[in-house]
Amino acid sequence: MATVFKALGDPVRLRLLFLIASRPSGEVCVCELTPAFNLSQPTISHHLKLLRQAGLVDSERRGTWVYYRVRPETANRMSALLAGVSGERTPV
Amino acid sequence: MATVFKALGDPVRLRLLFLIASRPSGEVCVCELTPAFNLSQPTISHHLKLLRQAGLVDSERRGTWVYYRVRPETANRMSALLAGVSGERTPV
DNA sequence: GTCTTGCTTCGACATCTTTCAATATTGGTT
DNA sequence: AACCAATATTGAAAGATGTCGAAGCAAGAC
Repeated sequence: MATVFKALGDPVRLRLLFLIASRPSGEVCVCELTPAFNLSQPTISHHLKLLRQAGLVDSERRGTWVYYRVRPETANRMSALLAGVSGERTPV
Repeated sequence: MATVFKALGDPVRLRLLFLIASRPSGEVCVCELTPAFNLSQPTISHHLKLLRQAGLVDSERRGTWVYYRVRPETANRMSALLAGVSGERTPV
């Protein structure tokens, strides 16, 4: 559980997650994610791996490209968890 | 924003937050938190500081004791954020 | 087969985190 | 004042993390 939050606790990974989540298609090719950062491609790959290990995203290879998508269950579970911490007094 | 998630990304701090949140009174004395862990007092103090700096908790000194309480705004903001990532299909 | 492109893994290094013991601070007590 | 109990801060050691370049793996093109 701390693993998931730890995965979220990095600006690059947060941006990656938002980029992936913001797509109407629900998925993004790594080839689109990499140029969005001033970081080497191995670094992006590493961050994506952490997001994947945390259960926040999923990846699928199609031909030469790899596509990432959000796993809503995990995001929802964490969201509910935080809502619980806030005391159930303040409905969103 | 990543700071808040980073603060949540540690098992000790997560437990601390849940301990504080689980109190009906809404607040807990540090003197009750410290013995709940197999860690030194300075370590707990340090973790509480990070939670405070992340805006997740608030502290108030009353006499010799310091009491911590959850700041629901922050927890709610993060909760909503994650709900958004999960695709906006699941209103809380 | 070889080449090229897209992505991942490996190895290394610098930086940040976690933890503790020691010390400082704050407030109550005597 | 001097003293004690509850937290906080400091300084240092061990470990984890972010980053890169180099090397490795797939899959399509030639």
